[in-house]
Amino acid sequence: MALDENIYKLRLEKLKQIEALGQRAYPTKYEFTHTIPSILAEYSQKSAEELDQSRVNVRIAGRIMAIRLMGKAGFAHLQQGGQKLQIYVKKDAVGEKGFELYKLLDLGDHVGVSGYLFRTRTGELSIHVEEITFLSKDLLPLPEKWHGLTDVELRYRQRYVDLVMNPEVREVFLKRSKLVQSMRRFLDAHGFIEVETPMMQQIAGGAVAKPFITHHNTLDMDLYLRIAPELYLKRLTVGGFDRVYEINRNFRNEGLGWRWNPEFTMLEFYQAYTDYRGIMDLTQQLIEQAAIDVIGGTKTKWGEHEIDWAGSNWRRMTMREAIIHYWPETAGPKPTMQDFNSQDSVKTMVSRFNTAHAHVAYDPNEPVGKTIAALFEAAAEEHLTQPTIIYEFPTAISPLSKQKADEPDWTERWEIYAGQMEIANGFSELNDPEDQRRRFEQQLKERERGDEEAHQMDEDYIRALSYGMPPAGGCGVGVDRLAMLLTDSHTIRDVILFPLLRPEKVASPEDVKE
RNA sequence: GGGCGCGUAGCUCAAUUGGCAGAGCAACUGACUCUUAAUCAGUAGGUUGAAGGUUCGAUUCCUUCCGCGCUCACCA
Repeated sequence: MALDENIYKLRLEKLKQIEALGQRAYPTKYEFTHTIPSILAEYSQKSAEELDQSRVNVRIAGRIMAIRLMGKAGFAHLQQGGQKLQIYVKKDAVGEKGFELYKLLDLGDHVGVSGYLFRTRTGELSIHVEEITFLSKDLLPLPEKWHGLTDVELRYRQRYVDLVMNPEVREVFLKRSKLVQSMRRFLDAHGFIEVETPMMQQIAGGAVAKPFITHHNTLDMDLYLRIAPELYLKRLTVGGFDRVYEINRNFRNEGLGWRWNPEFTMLEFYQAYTDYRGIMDLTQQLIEQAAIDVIGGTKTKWGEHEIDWAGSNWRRMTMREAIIHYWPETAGPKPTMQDFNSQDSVKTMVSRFNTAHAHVAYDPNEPVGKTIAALFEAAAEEHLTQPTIIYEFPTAISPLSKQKADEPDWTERWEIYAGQMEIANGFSELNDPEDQRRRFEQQLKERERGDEEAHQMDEDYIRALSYGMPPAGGCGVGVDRLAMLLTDSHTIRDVILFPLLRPEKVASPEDVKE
């Protein structure tokens, strides 16, 4: 990815010539009367006659995305806010020096122009320029004009160029911004307060994942980048913040893939005096509202499918029901609810499933609940395109959730699936410190068994619960994944501005200049 | 980490069985005062991702490495 030295040097030379014309190479500001989107919005319907009769003077700034010179006149397209407007520059109108400047402009330069609106012979709304002001130089050539930038690696590494060249990429990130806005507005309106909790933690808790490790020099202390804010947010409910949320990054030191980036954004919120069902309803509303705010309706395209986020289209089923419902025909008769009750019958279910479908690993030493969850993912996840709430999760994989009163092996926990992805996870929060201690101890046994991701003991968290945490429900929503679903992006990298890539060999500017 | 695939000019892509490394756009010079993929004439631009090997000869075949993509495993 060497820079083009020749073009760089040539354009530096042009910059000197531009300065010689009395323009500043890097001026500090430009006063404008309109933006390109505002002109297009206001004057797109005006006819040539209307524009002639009452002259509209405008002063705008933009980046040159196309330029055509014809002797003593020329056209260019300026881009601003993802939209383009044509300018017409005539020597008679801008004068000798103005036209000299125009001839020194390159694709990608920023300029300001003032003049009046008119329509060209072909009817295109344009600015008849009377004055050009140079604003900033593009020393490196932009990608070719009609194929644009398609190389996926370059798009991620040089997102700035991607954003200049590809309006649909710009749209995706505008939608992502609307999504986050919508979630904040929704929660604020429901009486939640936004907080920020530590991203560097001494115990990486609140989820099951491998953390990144970092080090603080002065304290000479290893710290983990957080894998979830959960335990801190629940400490805040102990402290009397009955409704809190945080939208921020989590870091998990795991594999990458179309649904996984090592750092990802999660919304987590907790509400006192409600349970998993209350939170389930609230989350469903939040997502439906987000879809409306982002796309103006409830239906989104998802590859070959259409997802309808309207409340009436959501389905709810328990994990056990889902396994039964999506049991592959080739695996023989569907299991029954009783089959989930013993280790032997679960083992039989797994081996029957494996004859027909993807392989579910079976480890007789692991808790039955863990096996059932693996079976669910293998059997059901790929079928869950429309928004679906799967509820009642095994206690073994839910160390922070309250158990069902009548079935202690199962918890009041749910996850939302859509587009074959898990996008949210919520539950009735376990607030019994004695029970929480037992769950952590159970997790420690899993750790000893070799599961590095099992939850660690967190004494301070148990102490916090010992001061009394109100009954509460809580939820985490994967913001990146929701953004993917709402923008029909089939890789998480398309909704993260600067996704993690391996380092590249960068040509330093010194290599280029002299 | 495993498997499959890709890497050629600034960008988008060609190159027959292993036989002189090319085109379009971008760039440069010149002409052109309503063009829009502007047009016309000309010029320049390359360690074919890197290193090694086979060969008279390698963009092409082999090995290793680097980077990217897809996929599987672990995970949200």
